[in-house]
Amino acid sequence: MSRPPLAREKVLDAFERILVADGERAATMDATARRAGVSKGGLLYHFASKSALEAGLIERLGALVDDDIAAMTSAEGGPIAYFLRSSATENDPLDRAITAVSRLAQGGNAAAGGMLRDIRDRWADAIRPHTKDDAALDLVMLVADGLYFNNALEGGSIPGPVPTGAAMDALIALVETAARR
Amino acid sequence: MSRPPLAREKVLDAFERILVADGERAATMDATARRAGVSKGGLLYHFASKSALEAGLIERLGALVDDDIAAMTSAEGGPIAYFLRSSATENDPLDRAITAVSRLAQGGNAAAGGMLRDIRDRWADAIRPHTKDDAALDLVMLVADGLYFNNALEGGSIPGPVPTGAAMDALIALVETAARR
DNA sequence: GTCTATATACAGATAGAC
DNA sequence: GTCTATCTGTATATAGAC
Repeated sequence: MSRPPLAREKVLDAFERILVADGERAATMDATARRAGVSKGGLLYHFASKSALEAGLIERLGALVDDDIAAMTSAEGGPIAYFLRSSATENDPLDRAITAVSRLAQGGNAAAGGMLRDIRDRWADAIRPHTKDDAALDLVMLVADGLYFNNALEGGSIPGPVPTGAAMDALIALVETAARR
Repeated sequence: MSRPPLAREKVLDAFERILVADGERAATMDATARRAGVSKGGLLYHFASKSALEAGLIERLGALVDDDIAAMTSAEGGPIAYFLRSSATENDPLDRAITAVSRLAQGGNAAAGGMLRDIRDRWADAIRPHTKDDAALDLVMLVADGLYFNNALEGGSIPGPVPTGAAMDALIALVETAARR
């Protein structure tokens, strides 16, 4: 547990990046091994099957979310602003992990779907005390989902319709006025 | 143009349903033919290649959106309420088409990504006149994206976190108060 | 722990009968 | 217009050398 082998992490990184950039279909064992700089046999030493590789990615996401919930709870501008801003962030480890696991969920991986639902529940639990009622909580969660979704759709290629800079500040102000307790 | 052959539509329906339910990877020519009740050869008469099949689905989505924009513009409770409610609808033809084309976009189909961006622009154009400023428009669009995203993630299986009934009414009231011109 | 070589299955696509 | 049969490439996985 304490320090996972380097090659293992390299393989997970490669698998994750391919899933995010090119989708489920492109994320083969072969492509993952090539991207990670190991042979197929080498990969299969660390992950004995495709589903073991997927399980490894899902498990790593769980650990990243633990850290994020902690950061959100003690964020400077409050959890709502932290949550919205981080939902619009791309290409940080957490964001990539969520997008990658979403791809697995869409491909029918039940554990991936379960993990995503669990994550959303934990975020909602952290936000709930700061909103005035259920509709306000829905509003915050859905705007965050919308921000994330637009990022994920672009895949990081095209500058998308997600507000940045002053537009993001204005959006956060609007949401907080409508939702904050 | 006037009346596309029945078998063609049956094939597109089958392809779409597999994409939505089981993802990009499961949506093979073989599986599509089987689901549509034709042979692989029969499918290939209507769509000479996989990319022709994908193009057919994308084109059909474009036609559905034309109708939706028209309905939204003349909707009873106003475009914002119509737009939010329809974003939370699952399993109507438009919703399924969007989800299916999203899967193609995630797999790297550029035309699919372009169509989705175009659709979002057209929706924004229809909503813009009814919102007070840019942040308000962002808010409406992102809540709609969030609603859609949650539907798409579930894949229609599990009763998701999308508000329904009175909770949906409350959400719409909250968004309209914050955003409406 | 990492490699090469190989077995098995299935993907997309072609040819040509009916 | 729809079918069967078949070619070719590639995906997952196994075996075993180093």
